[in-house]
Amino acid sequence: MTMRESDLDRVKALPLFSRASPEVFRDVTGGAFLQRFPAGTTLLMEGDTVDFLYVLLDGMVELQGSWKEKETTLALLRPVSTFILAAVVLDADALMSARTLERSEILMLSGEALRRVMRQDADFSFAVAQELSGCYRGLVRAVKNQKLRGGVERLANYLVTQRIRQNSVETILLPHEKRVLASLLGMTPENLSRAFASLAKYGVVVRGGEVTVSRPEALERLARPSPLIDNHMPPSGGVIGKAESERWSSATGRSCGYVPS
Amino acid sequence: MTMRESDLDRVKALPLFSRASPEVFRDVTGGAFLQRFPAGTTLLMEGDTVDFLYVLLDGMVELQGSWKEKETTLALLRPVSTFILAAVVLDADALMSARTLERSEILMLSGEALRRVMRQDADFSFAVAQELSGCYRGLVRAVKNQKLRGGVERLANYLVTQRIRQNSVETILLPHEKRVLASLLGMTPENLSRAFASLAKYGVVVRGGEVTVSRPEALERLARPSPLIDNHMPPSGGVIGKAESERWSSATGRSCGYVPS
DNA sequence: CTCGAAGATTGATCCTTGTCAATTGGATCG
DNA sequence: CGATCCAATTGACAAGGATCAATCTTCGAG
Repeated sequence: MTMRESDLDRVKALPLFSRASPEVFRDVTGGAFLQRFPAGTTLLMEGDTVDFLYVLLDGMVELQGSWKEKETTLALLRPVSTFILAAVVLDADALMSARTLERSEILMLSGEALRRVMRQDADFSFAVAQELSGCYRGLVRAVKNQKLRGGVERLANYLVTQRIRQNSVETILLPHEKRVLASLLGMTPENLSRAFASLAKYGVVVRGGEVTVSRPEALERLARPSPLIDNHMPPSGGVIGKAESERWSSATGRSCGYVPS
Repeated sequence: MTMRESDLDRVKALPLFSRASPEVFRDVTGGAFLQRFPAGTTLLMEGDTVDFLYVLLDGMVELQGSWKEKETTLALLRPVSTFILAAVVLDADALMSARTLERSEILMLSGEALRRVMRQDADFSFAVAQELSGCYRGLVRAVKNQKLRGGVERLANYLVTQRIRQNSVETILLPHEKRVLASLLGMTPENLSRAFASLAKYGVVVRGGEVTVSRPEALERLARPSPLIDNHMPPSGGVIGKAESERWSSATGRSCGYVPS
C-alpha cells in the first residue's frame, strides 16, 4: 500500500511521465494504490468498466481475449509497463482480460484523475497520444504477423527477436511457459512443439526453457524479419542514452500493446 | 486544390475536430492540400516517412501490409475518415501502404502543424488521444477476430455487422470486390467463395454483390457476435443526435484503424 | 454486338493446423 | 523416497485452409 521512493522513480521514468512537470506527476499519482497480487490473479475481465490505469512494477502480466470458450494471449508484459491506457482515455469497457502470471506488484492510477490532467496539460496529453500511437503500431505489427506468416515463421521470428533482446547470446531463455508462448503466437501447444522440432534443421535446439540457436544466419534466412513487422528493440544497457532509449521505446510500442516480450 | 466550404464542414464534423476551437482548426487546416486521385493510386508505401495526416473526403481507400510478396488488407476506409494518425503523432515511418480503390478526394494536413498544435492545445491533444484510443481498440478487435475465429465465422460476423449498418435490410450490398473482402477477412478469394456457399444452409444467398440474409437469427446463431469483438455501429440516420453519434464513433474506432466497412 | 480481360466460382489435391489420446519428463509435497 | 500433478511431447487422425487449373460470369472497349 505504501509506495517506496524507488517505485515512484521507476514510474517517473516511463515514457508517459518522463517529460511531465512535477505538478502533473503529483496530480496523476496522487491517490494511487500500490498492490501486490499472487500469480494467477485476474485483475480485470473483458467487458469490465475500467477505473484505473495499471502500471506493472514487478512480476508479469498477460493480456488475453476470449470468445466461445476459447482464449488467446494478446500481450505479455514485464516491468515497467502500463496497460489498458486506451480504455482509460475513453472511459470505456475493457476489451481484454488481465491476469498475473507471477506474483506481481502493480500500481493503480485513477483514470478520472488522468483524464482531468490530460485536459489541462497539453504536454501530458501529447505524451499520452505518443504512448497510444506506439501501442497502436504494436498492434498493427501483430495483425501483420498473424495474417501474413505461418506458425513456423512466427516462431522463427519470435526467436530472432528474443535473441537480439537477450544481447545475441547463443542460448536464450524463454521468459514464459511454452503454453503461453503458443497462445501468444496463435497456435496450440502441440503445434508449438512441432514447430520447434521443425526448426532443428536450422540449428535450433530446445532443452526445457533454454533454446540454443547455433546458426543465427540460417534461422534469419528462414524468418526473414522485417522492421515493418518485428520490433527489434536494442538491449537496454547499450551505448544509447536513457532519454533516447525511452523515446525509441515510446515510438515503437513498448510498455503496452502487443509486444511479445 | 481549392477547397469547398462543404468539404471544410465535413472535416470539422470529424470527432477529431468537432470540439476544436476555430483557431486550432485554422492552424491545423491552414496550408492543407485537397487532392483528387484516380482508382488504384498508391498514396503511401510501407516504410515511407509520413509528412501528412490524410483525410478521406470521398471515394474509398485500402490500408494494406505486406511481407514476402504476400499482401493483406488491414482496413477499408470510406468517407469521412482520417488515416495514419499514429505515424504522424510519432513522426515515424508508415507501417501500412495506402491505395485508392475508387477515384478519391483526399485532404492532406501538415503533420508538423498538427504536432505543433497538439503541444499547445490540451483539448485538441486530448481529442487526438481519444481518436487513437478508438483506433487501438479497433485493432484489438481485429486481432481477436483473427486469432479466435475461423474463416466461416469471420464471414458470418462480417455479414451480421454489415446487415446492422445497412439498417437491417434483407438484401445487403457488399461495398467492395470479393477479392478485397477476402483479404480483409484473412482468406483467399477461393475460400471466400466456399465460405459463402457453406452459409447457404443458414439462409444466405449471394448473387453478384448482393447478399440476401433470409434468416438473420440462424446466421447470428452461427456467428455468435460479441460486443467485445464486433463493433455494431448503429445506422447513422437514427434517433441518436449527431454529437452523441460522433462521440460514440470516436469511442469505438471508426474513421481509422481496422474497421471492416 | 462481339470480343476480351478480369473477377468469381468450382473441383482436385496438398499442406497446415487442430484435436484427441497416450506417454514422457520434471517439479513438488507428503 | 515415492506419489502425484501438470506441462510438454509425440503419434494418429480430422478439419481447415491454400494452391493450381479449368470454367463461368460480368462488364467495358472497340
